[in-house]
Amino acid sequence: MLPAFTHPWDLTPADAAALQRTLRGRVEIRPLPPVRTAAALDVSFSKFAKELVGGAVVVDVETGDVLEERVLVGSATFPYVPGLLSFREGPVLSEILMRLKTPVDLILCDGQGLAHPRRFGIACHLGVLFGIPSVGCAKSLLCGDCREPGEKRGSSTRLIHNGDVVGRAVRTRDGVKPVFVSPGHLADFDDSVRLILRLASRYRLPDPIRRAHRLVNEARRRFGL
DNA sequence: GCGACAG
DNA sequence: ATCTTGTCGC
Repeated sequence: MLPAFTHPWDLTPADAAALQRTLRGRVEIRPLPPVRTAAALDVSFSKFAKELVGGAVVVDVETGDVLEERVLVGSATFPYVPGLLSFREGPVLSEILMRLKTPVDLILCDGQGLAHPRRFGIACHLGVLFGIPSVGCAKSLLCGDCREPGEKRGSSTRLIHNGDVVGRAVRTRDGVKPVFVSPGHLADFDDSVRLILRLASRYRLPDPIRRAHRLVNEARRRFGL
């Protein structure tokens, strides 16, 4: 029985987790549909103003063109707690996602997906809430262990937590620190890694995420926050 | 009790 | 994440 809600964020954490378990159990992970557009999300935090500046950059995955950009300011109603990032950054990001005009085939998150103590990082959360494929790409580890990937771009190793494979450490550039990729929703490990490598050809982080990062930081400064 | 700990 | 200048290296 799916919970009723008017706004995606009205789902409680338990609802969302139950919903994902249901989906993962009953919905075959079909081949990921063609990903033509991707929305990268990020948040910049103003320490003294106690406000979050969220942003999304929608790109054409094939050409790399920016199709849409959107920023929104929200208050920090929840503290940063490792494992509960969704409840700090989720509200403003979901609000932004609802306001996007461009159809989005993939949500790209700056954080974990499956590689989470409860297997439900922010990438899973947003993907499930919107019913859109999603992938988590984090710069550091929240939980789990892995061996060091080979030094060349494209090499990766499995990320394991409590006996589960929860993601992969992926080298996106020769000799640079790997990123930690994990499925969010409707994408498997190979899908996730393939997408991240496709989007991160020039820098360590996927280009859309870098753009989202710059977008929110510039916006925060423009707003005097 | 101790250490770890996305952004 | 944020607070911050210069600096080491390809």
